[in-house]
Amino acid sequence: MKLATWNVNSLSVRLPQVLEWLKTNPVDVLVMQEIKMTDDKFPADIFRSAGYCAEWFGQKTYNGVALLSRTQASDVVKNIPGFDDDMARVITATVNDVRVVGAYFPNGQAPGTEKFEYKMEWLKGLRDWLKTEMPAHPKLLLMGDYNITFDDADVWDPQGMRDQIHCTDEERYHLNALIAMGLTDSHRLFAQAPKSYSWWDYRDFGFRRNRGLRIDHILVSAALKPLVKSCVIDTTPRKNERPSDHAPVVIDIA
DNA sequence: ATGCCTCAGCTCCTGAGA
Repeated sequence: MKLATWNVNSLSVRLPQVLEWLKTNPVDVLVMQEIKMTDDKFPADIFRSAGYCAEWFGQKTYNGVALLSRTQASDVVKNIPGFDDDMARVITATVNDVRVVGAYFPNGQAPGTEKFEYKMEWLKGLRDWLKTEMPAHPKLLLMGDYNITFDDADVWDPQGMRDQIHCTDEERYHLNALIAMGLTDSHRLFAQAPKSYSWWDYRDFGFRRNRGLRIDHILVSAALKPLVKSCVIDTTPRKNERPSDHAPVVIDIA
């Protein structure tokens, strides 16, 4: 079973690229973030024609998430139960007995801002919910745009970005707390090329110079960990005309 | 350099992203 996550940065703009990518990469599940459209605009019919069922949770201008699957998803949950949020950031569903959580973690802007505080509260809310969701669904993936790096290896300029957004100890505390709950970073289960990133700034030829961050992650539960066959960041779509700033991450599970 | 791109919208500038 192959699953992927991709922050598409506007599904309206990226729809042709998503369809093209799915043709070459016929994954069983694709979770998308930042679809940036209201529910009535979601192109469910087009995905249906491409062979995918869809669940979506949209929002105007910002945020918005969706989950595509070859087979019908069930038990769909939108956002984090128990955590009040007016932003559409999480969509969860069961596909082939696997619980898939697709999430767009808050950006946080900068330490010391209200948005950073919201990011911290959101991360706590996510964890509180997972405390019950994980035991209820032993086979679980938490995948999406985390907007947090694990360590220096995920950062093109660790010195320059020290204590900056995506790289602060506070954010990494919450990321490591997810690991402490029994989740595993599937990317690090395998030998990966050095300087493997999933996001590159549009400005200053970020991609061409490989000035990036690894902030899109696929974490797996203990029951899934031994079944993971590979985890790959696909930089191909970043080479398109008008690309998303993020690349898809793909996991293969036995 | 409170910028550099890109996207959406109360659209020809601004806020937000990361």
